[in-house]
Amino acid sequence: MLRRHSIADVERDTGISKDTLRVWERRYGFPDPARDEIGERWYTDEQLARLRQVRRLIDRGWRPNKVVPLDLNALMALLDQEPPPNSRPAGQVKARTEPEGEPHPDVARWMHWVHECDAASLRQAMESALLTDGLAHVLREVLPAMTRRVGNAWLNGEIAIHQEHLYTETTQAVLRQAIAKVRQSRMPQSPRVLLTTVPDEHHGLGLLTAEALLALDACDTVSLGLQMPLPDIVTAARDFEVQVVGLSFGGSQNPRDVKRAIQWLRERLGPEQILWVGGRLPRGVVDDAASEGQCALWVSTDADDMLHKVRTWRAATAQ
Amino acid sequence: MLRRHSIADVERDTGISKDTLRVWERRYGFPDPARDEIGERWYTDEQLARLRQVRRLIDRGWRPNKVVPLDLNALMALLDQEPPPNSRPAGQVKARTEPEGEPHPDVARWMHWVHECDAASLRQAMESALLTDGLAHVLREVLPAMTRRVGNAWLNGEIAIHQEHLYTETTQAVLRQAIAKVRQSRMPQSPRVLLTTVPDEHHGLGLLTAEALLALDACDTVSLGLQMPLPDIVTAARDFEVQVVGLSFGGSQNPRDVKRAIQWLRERLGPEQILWVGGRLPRGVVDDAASEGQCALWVSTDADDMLHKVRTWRAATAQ
DNA sequence: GACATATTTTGTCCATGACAAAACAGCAGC
DNA sequence: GCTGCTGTTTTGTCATGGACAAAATATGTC
Repeated sequence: MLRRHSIADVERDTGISKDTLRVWERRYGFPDPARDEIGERWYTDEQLARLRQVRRLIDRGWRPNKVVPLDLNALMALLDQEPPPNSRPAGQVKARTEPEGEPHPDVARWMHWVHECDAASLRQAMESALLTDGLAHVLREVLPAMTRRVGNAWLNGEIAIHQEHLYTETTQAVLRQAIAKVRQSRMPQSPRVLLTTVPDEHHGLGLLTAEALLALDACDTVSLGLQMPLPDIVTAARDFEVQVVGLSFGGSQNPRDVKRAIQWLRERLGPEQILWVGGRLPRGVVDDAASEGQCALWVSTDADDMLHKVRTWRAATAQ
Repeated sequence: MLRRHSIADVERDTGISKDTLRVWERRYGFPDPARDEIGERWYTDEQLARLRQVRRLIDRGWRPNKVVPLDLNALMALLDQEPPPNSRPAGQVKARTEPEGEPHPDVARWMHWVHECDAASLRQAMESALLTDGLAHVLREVLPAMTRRVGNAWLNGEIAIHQEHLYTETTQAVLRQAIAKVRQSRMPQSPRVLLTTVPDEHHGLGLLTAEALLALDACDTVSLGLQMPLPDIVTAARDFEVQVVGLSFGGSQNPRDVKRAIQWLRERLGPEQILWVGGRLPRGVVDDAASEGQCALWVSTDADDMLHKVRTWRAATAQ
């Protein structure tokens, strides 16, 4: 391989902004890229790899201070060692090291095909699970665990990006097929739900899971896919005449931005509308948001809670 | 509305980088944002709207020089007036003002439901077209025209972003369902194709269209979805043991990057593999690429050519 | 232990200068 | 006409070094 990477390349590959890269160089002496004749930075493969590990550790709660100056071996050692150094969580992103603990036999079976890069077998395994255990069971028990498992496997370097994409793509195909089959006429007292995500969100499986669950429960859903600009969400909620706006978060978001987006939307959605957020939310983005004259806010991080919310809504509107 | 926007907001909303925004201010005197007490820029809603129009015109081939200093009325006038000022195309992105010319009655029908924000009717219209005319006909004649129409409608401000997303999402659902139905066992002499896109590509319908066409023709496809980093495409081509790597381009890419990506991949894919590019390619990215010892390059911008390529491959390998 | 306050860390922003790649304009020739 | 070659202008990105607010940590008090 052995290539040189411009600062724009590094920004794209690591998600660390150019400004931050330059300021780290100034403060910590790393990265320390070579310069060409006009003084532009050229990073080596090794520096890029090191920056990727640094990024992972920072995402887990380490401070740049502590990890940027470390060499690759030290970084790997820290990645293996479970505990993040954070003494007090202080409202930080939910700890990334999930419990795991072999939750479902299907997860292991599916992971096998992901490792093998066998798309057809993976799809067949998913479809047979759907037939054996039913869509609801797969959506509640298997899929969330599997998605977490795949995410962690990618963070640990156990699988490559293309294997993660394989999982996402296959799941999407299977879920969409299931949704089409299960779609039924709307129950008389069911909310009409608009489903989408904020910009910068790349994770689409949560949205699809929600759509499938709502379809199972005979709700009317309109999915607009990923990455809807906030003002357009408000407009869309009006144009599609929905009672509920559902947002899915994949966990790769800046907590500050998430909080701000939710706040922004609550201020502009109609008071008779409901904002429903789900997925992997950072802690503390929702509890303190009890402001005046805003639309209601629902938070559901699992399937059972979702369905419960729908039932409550039905009971309330039936009166 | 009446809000103030930071430079980061403007970058996100317009796609114009912070550096560029600052340099435009220096060179053309616009945008001319207010400053707070520490000297940071705060853009008005009006400036943001103006920048959005500027961005559209630049995407159509105007130079910043000519359009950045214009006021909102002048910009709107230019947007209506069809001709881009480009005397000689000079290898620029394929002219955005497509012929149009009422290509298919379905397009008009579907556009009606897009305008109406009626997801269910749009889906039904698509499904009935599939049953009436067959998947192949829809893929060849209707979908490309419709996608162009929707893209232009968005550029012209005729529809909002959420309506464009509605079309994309509905088409995706319908196509995925069709693919699942039509998938059959691979023909003895058929290429195994890996389908994906380069990073920064947001347009996924081209990929799905290709997958459907290949499935119709009894090829074995592995789709990895959007945005695969280039090195991983090479690894994936090896791990999935494919003969062909198919890339779809949506036309929103920088021609230079497209050219570079294709070149980069050709240099690293095996000589026995084939790189197949399709979609809305900028001119001049492929014809001059006849280098030595690289993998073969196929270019197909329409469905008929795609199928022709598959047949040729079959004939060649049958020998 | 919980809470308020001081201190450090950290990312983003600013101004200005520079330069290469891209786009354009002008001009020769078939 | 249109092509291909040249020089000039335009344009986006990168560099430097300083500054500041928000977030995170440390410290002190009850």
